[in-house]
Parts: sequence; structure tokens; C-alpha cells
Amino acid sequence: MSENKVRVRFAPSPTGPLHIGGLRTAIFNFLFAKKHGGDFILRIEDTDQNRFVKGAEEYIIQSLEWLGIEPSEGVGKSGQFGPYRQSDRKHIYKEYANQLIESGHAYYAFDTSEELDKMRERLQNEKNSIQQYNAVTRKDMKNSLTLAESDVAKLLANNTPYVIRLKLPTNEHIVFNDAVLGEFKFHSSQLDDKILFKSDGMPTYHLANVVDDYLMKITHVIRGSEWTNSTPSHVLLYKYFGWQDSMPVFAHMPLLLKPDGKGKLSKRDGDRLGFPVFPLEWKNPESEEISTGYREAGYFPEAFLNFLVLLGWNPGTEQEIFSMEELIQLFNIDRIGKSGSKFDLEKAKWFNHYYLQQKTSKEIYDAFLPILEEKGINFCSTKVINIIELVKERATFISDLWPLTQYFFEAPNTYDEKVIKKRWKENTPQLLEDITVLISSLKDFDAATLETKIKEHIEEHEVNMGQVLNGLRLTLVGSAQGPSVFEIMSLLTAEESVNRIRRGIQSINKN
RNA sequence: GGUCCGUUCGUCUAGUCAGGUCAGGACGCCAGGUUUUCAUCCUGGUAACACGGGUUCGAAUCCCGUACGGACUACCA
Repeated sequence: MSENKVRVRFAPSPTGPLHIGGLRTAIFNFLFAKKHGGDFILRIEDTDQNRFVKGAEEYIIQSLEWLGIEPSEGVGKSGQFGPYRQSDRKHIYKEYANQLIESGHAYYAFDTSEELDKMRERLQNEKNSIQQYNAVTRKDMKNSLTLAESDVAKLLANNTPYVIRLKLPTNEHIVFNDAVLGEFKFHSSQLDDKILFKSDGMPTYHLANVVDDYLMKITHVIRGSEWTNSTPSHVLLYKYFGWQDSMPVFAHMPLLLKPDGKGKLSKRDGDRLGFPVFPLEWKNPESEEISTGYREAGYFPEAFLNFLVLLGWNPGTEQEIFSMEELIQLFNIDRIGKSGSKFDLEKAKWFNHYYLQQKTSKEIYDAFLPILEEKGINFCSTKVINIIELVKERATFISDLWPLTQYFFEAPNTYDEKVIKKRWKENTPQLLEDITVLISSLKDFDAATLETKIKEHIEEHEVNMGQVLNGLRLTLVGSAQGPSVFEIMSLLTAEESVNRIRRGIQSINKN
């Protein structure tokens, strides 16, 4: 049982902030692990020293945390398979590369980048369809397969820079089954002799990934489909290391696409597309440029998670709203789609609106408080909660609340011209004046009483109801928006309502 | 260019493996209702099987081809 325990890993490179596609990969891995009572490991793949970006690792951890994804082991956590940062595992990889050289499945290559460029150029000029370092072209290059053994020894002794390449078979089919895409079949002649070990002493992704997945007892590799073409090389590595029996199940997920149609979503898209591509705000440490994040844009993590998980996956039912627990329960690799999907901001907003409605007015109040403080508003909490209760169904984000409630806290100082034109008649001031008299006489000032009394008054005097109500709203709010005028007046108090009506009459008549 | 993959409403998708209801749902959009405002909400509507062949009584579903789209093709991951 413990032998077959599901172990998956999310293995991003700290080359910048995690974008929503990467985050979705993390979510799928996490859900799969939880569903099967397995482990979710966070491994940082920082084998490229040149692309390392400061702060990226912290960003990744925080992003996962924001969504409620907690690694069972990995960077920032303990675990018996650590360390979990590949730069901290540097000492491990060389011996595996050497093992392959000894078994004849890898070789040293001493070609400089100029020589490599030249080779590719030559092949291109010869109209060769393949321009790779492979079973054919390696015969013309500088490596331990073409050089005399003594020359190789000499080069190595002189510390000549070298890489270690995987020696691909000449004529072999490499077949593997993908849990999402089905069976793949590659011919070795189409593949290249991938570099496993770089001249800077670091392994490449291909080596480090396979070695670590093996050492960390990973059972399922769930990753983006940009990796499908290098998977046959990975399969070969498992074979050459003699690890076939512990080779993980591969599941390649469709990519998230740019909404404008061209290509996969990338970190560089930043805010260019009209929506954030990052979960959290990110400040580029070099350029100081700031990219917005969903958290800062006002999305709730549960809404964002819910939306993201439905991009490329669905449970096969018509259910669209899921808690994390339900997702864990329902998640299934078989139901991951095969084609890429585009992000739809409108739908994301819809989810956020839904989740906002699920919150209590007290919870919303707590989130709204900082905005009120910033605006210098200091109202009693019960009052504000009542106001929120009245308007929350109109809000998608907490930040919507201010424009939605501002008039409760501050009397209007402008009045919508269009509404004046349409609703303000010659006798409106007099009608409203009559209402102020009525209001002042009222003992109870709840919305229901107000509504009854005012409607009675309107009927008795046989005046136009629309004119009165719209006029009231205009003087009270300043525009033709908001909930019932009776509710508004009740929350505003009688005194404030009368003041606003009088002020409104004066102000509007002046123009 | 080569290799690999994909293609159902504008978008996310169900249905494809085991061929047989007017191709279902959601977002968006439009209309109506509620609200004498606006929004929410409710009801209804709009809108898709990329194309061409084949197999079959019958094809979104199976086969072939084409087109389009994507990934990879780095001492990046």
C-alpha cells in the first residue's frame, strides 16, 4: 500500500512570477494527490543560474498559499527526500551522468557554441529537414564518440569545457502512454542527443527532472504539454538507468492560450492582454515594473481557484461551483481535456460575484473596512453592515462597495444632469417640500412605515408617484441609482434625509 | 522546414472510447418580467459539431485526406 502511495510534484523554475497556467498545473497536481491520499511536493528547478530571478521562489510559495494549496513536503517545508531545491542537490547529478557514460548511453561533447551554430547552419543550407545533434550529425562533431580515447582524456585533464549528451539509439521506436493524450510513438531518428549535463557543472532539466522524480519516488508527472516532445528522452533515461519499473505515469495538460488567439500564455504577457496573468502582484526586481495580480484586483482565492480549475477540466456534470473539498473528491485525470483553453475575464468575474454573495455582511464589512478608513469614514459598524446588506448583491468585488455606498456616508454635491432633465418638473420642489413635512412628522422611520406613509400621501394628493420617488432619489443620492428610496432614507435618518432633500431642491433650482 | 498534438456556440465546455432524442449546460449578448431608478434576480431567446471524402439504414461520434491552430525543434525550463 505505502509502496504505491501517490506522490506528485509541482516543479516550477524561479525565473519570475508564476503565471495562471503554472498555477493551474499546481492545482491539478494538488487535487490529484489529495484525492488519492498522496503527497504533493514542491520542488524548485533552478538549474539555470542565468535565469534566476530574485523573489520568484517566495512568490511561488505565496501564490500556492493564497489558493490554499499546501505542499506536503518541499521547499519551505521539511521532508525526507530533500533538499528540494535543485541547486542544493547539485552534487547528486554528476554521478548519474557518469553512470550513463559508463554504460555507453551518454558521451562527452566538446563542441563550442560557434561550432554548434556552424553545424546547424550547414544542415540548413543542405536543406536538411533536421538540424539537430543526433545519431547522424554527432559523427562530424567533437565528442568522445569521434575522438580518440587519449584525446578525450587529454581534453578532460586540461579542463576543457564539455557537456554530457544522451546517446540516442539510431533506429528505435519509443512509445509511452499519456494519461491525458493517449499513446505517443516517436522514432529515435527524429530526436536529438539532449544535453544532460552542462559545462557549468549543472544538470539540464532532462537529467535533473528524471533523477529527482526517481529519487523522490514520484508516481505521476502532471505537467504542461510543452513537455510532450521531450518525454521520449525521459523515457529513455528511465530505461538506461534501469528504472523502468518506477517510471511515473505521464499526464500532459493542454496549455492556457492567449485570448487574442496567438500562442500559449506567457509571463511576458503581463497586463498587455487586458487582464492579469499573475495570481499576485509582481514587481520586477530589475525594471521595478509592476504587474497586477488577481488578489490585488479583488478576486477571492476560492473564486479564482474555482474558475481556473474549470479551464481544461470538468467533472462531467453541470456543476460549476466547487469547494476545495468537492474538487478533491471529484478530480480525475481522465476528465482533463485535450485542447488548449482561453481565459475569459467575464466568467471569472461571475465566479467572484457568486462567492461574494456567499459571504456574510459581517465578513464583507471586515474586508471593506480598510477602504472606509482610507476614505476617512468612521461610521458605526452596525450601520455599515446594514448598508452592505442592502447593496451587496450589486457588487462583484469588495472595491465595488465604495461607489455603491458612498452616498450613505457623504451627501451628494452634484446631481445627474440627465436625470434632472428627465424627471425634474416645475412642481417637483413643492412636492418634495411636502414630503419633508411628512417625514418630520413621522415617529417610526423604518423603510416599511416610510413606504406606507409616503404612498398614502401620494394617493391622497393625487400626485405623480414617479415624479416624487425619482425626485427624492435624485436629492438623496445625486443620481438615478441604488436600492429602494425608503430603505435609503431609513438608513440615512429623518434629519439627514430632510437636509438632503432641501439642499437638493436649492441646488437643482439654481441651474 | 521537421516531429508531435489538437479542432463542438464569441468564450469555458457536455456528448466521441461502446455511431441512433430538435447537439445539453455556463459566461457573454439580446428581449421580457420584477424593481415606478439603476443593478441584482427570474423567464425566454441568440449562437457551434473546421472542411472534403469514405464506411453505415444512420456519423459530432469510426476511417482517410485537407485546412487551421498549438507545442517542441537552446549548454531555458
